[in-house]
Amino acid sequence: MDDIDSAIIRHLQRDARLTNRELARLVGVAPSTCLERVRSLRARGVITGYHAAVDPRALGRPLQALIFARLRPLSREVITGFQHYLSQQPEVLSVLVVSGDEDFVIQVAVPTIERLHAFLMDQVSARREVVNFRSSVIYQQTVTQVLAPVDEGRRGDA
Amino acid sequence: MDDIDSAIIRHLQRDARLTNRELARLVGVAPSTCLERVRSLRARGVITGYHAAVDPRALGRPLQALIFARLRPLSREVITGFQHYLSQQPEVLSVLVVSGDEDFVIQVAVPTIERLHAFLMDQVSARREVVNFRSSVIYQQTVTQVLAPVDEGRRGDA
DNA sequence: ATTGAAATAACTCTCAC
DNA sequence: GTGAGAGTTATTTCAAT
Repeated sequence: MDDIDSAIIRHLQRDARLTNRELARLVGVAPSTCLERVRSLRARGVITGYHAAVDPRALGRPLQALIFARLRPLSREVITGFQHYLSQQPEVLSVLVVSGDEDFVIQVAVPTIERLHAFLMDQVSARREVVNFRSSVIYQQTVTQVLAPVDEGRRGDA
Repeated sequence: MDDIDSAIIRHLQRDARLTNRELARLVGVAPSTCLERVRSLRARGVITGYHAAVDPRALGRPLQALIFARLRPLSREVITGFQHYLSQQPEVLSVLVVSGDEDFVIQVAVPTIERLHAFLMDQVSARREVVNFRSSVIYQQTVTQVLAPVDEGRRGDA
């Protein structure tokens, strides 16, 4: 992971359809070198895939929300089962298992507030392992497009 | 947005580097038709971009957390300012402005628990507009790779 | 709106340096 | 890490349906 690898990652996060030629030009190496670098990044698991991003609004899901849920008993089986169940629901964008006041944080995208309520009642509240939950409407969302390697400037490994 | 568009979106979300030929074969239309469809989806803003996904662990950020923050005064200026500030921090993956008990939900990726603590103290707690906050370590995360158009089966628009 | 084919253009990959 | 060449593949256009 040197500066060239970092630059490659940075560019491909912004535009995964860059050709090898173009990418090589952007990072300042020969196409053959660039190809080898990208291959290595894939092989090492630094780059995990290339994905088209779609606008939920264009897909009829203009409303997003977070759902915070507490589960009991909090066993591995219950967690795995609930995760698997959620991943099958079309409304669900992401599922986080977290420490703290809640056990699950679920991000959903739905067409209407009625559909959100229906999801909460029929898909969440109906589950026996969910002892309680709350939800928050998402007003705004900004996602960092480009994730950089840790800069060693800010030390935290004292 | 017919079945062909849906299929195109589905495949490109899984692999944005599919060639037009391959994509056409997968969805069962001629390459020329497929090209036209993809162009239209881009032009209409259904597909917003193509991005390489990178593993935060490979970039030296194995630890992720959510930070829940309450801000005061909750004015447009304060919200915008805090959003902008956060988007400049390399630790930040996404920023959500939400309703409910908290105003901001921030997802971060850091190298160590020490760095998380440092971020909370130096970057969050230090801000005057943050009246209080809490954090949750993320144990597991599953993100839905493919977002489908709303299926009209589950009605919510009564 | 979709198709099929043909022409053009561009890329990927390998190898020797 | 580089550069060039050979081979391959894709993109694009156009006439027809």
